[in-house]
Amino acid sequence: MSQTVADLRVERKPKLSETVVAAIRKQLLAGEIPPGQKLPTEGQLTETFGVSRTVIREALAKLAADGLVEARQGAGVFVSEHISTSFGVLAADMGAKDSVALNVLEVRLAIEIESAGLAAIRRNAAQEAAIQEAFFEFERLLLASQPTGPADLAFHRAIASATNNPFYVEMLDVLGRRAIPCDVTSPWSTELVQSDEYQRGLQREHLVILNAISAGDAEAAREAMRTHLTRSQQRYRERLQARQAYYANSLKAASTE
Amino acid sequence: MSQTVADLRVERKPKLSETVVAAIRKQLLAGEIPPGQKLPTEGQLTETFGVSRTVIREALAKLAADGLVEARQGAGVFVSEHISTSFGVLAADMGAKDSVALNVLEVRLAIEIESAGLAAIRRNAAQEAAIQEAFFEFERLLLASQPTGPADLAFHRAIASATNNPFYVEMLDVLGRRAIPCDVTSPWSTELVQSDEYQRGLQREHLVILNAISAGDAEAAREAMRTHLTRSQQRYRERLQARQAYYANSLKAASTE
DNA sequence: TATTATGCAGTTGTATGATGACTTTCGAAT
DNA sequence: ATTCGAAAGTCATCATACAACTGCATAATA
Repeated sequence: MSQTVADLRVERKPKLSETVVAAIRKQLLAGEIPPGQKLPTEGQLTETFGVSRTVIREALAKLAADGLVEARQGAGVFVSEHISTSFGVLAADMGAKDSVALNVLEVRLAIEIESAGLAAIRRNAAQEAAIQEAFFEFERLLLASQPTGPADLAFHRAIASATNNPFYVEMLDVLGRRAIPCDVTSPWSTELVQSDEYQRGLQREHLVILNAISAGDAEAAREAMRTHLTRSQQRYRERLQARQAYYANSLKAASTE
Repeated sequence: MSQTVADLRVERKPKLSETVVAAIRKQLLAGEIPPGQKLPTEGQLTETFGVSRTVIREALAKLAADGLVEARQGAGVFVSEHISTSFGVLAADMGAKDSVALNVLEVRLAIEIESAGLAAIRRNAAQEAAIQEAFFEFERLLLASQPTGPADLAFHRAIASATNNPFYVEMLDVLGRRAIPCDVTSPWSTELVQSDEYQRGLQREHLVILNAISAGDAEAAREAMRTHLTRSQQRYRERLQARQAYYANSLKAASTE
């Protein structure tokens, strides 16, 4: 019964290796050890962090799994060359779950880009109309100052449907269920970034996609969808950082009391 | 002078844990252990794989990092609830019908195109080497007049792996199993279209992809992969028609007897 | 009887020491 | 100067032990 309500909130005790991973990752991303350079040996890290080699090895294995470092037997552990562009940068200091969510989101990106291209080629009149309808519904909700999330989702879904390949829709549903649909439905951001200008931007991007599909230009449709989703990804990442900062602050506030 | 061409012979011995990861991942994606269920204990896995607990733990850590399993101290290691097993069942009940297979193949196309682009940006040295290795293995098998299917699959898999997004690999595994790997492994076509010239063509397309990825050119990599898979799709369609024609003939022959 | 407390067996987390395999370095022999 | 080989450094793996935690059965209690 050492469990208080506060304890229930989150949290199981973090494994030591996770702590070490966070510390090393932070240093790597700060560029304290340039790419291609060798990290301290496991023995040195053992002393530095005051934990066993077991923990150090587990931490290094995780970093290697993320592509941040590479271990060469007999030589040492080296900083990976591509970390500046690595996805690990985006997933920097967030928990494993957020990182997973970002990865899923990325797969969704692949699905949607291609479906936009196919929709441009294969859509029939009714399907094109459905996409337009979702577009205008978004517009209506926006003017009425109502939540636009559902319309946004419907827009993307209509496009997937217009590929005439039912699996695209299924994939979208399956992926969307776990990884925060697209733009404005995550619970902790509803009040923060729902600015009019923000949603206007979304709608402008939607329009470009819609036009490309209507024109039957697959290449343009893919490109438009790519920029749209890439930006969404960026927005999502920024929100994660904002949340992280929020928690950090509340933590600091709590500790200064 | 340290690096000669011969040195590029990349054949670094795979770590034991990697082997174990592959084996367990395969089982998980096949759905042999349903989500939420407990895996065998580390001790049991130690016996079944004949390696030390260190290796097993490292493998489990990697799987946990990929979000496939979750370890709870004192309880055990459990299969994650929200795995792509939904894809598993998705892909399970199809495969019967060819039209369905074609649709799945199309989804796979979307996945692979994007992963080629990401691989061009994010691959590290070891991953690039793995792709090259698969490429040369294809070459070797081709010259030896042996089946090139496995090498072809390995090539595509190495690319997915180089995205550093484990979900791409999972998707490929799940989709690839049911829906005709890539080009020449479907059972009813082995003798038909294995012409040398045919496979030379494949290899040429592979080379373009490989070069683009090595050059770090995402756009070119996507384009190369798109043409490769589109042509494969086309080849597959032709083979379907050929088979159809064959059956039609044998049917007619049977009826006239 | 119903409920709580206790203890035990099973499992994961961490620590430690030893050995094998591989890489790099440097000095000796040619 | 070049080649070869020994040795040190480092990661990979193994084996063992203990600590921390969980789930469950059993005992103690009201």
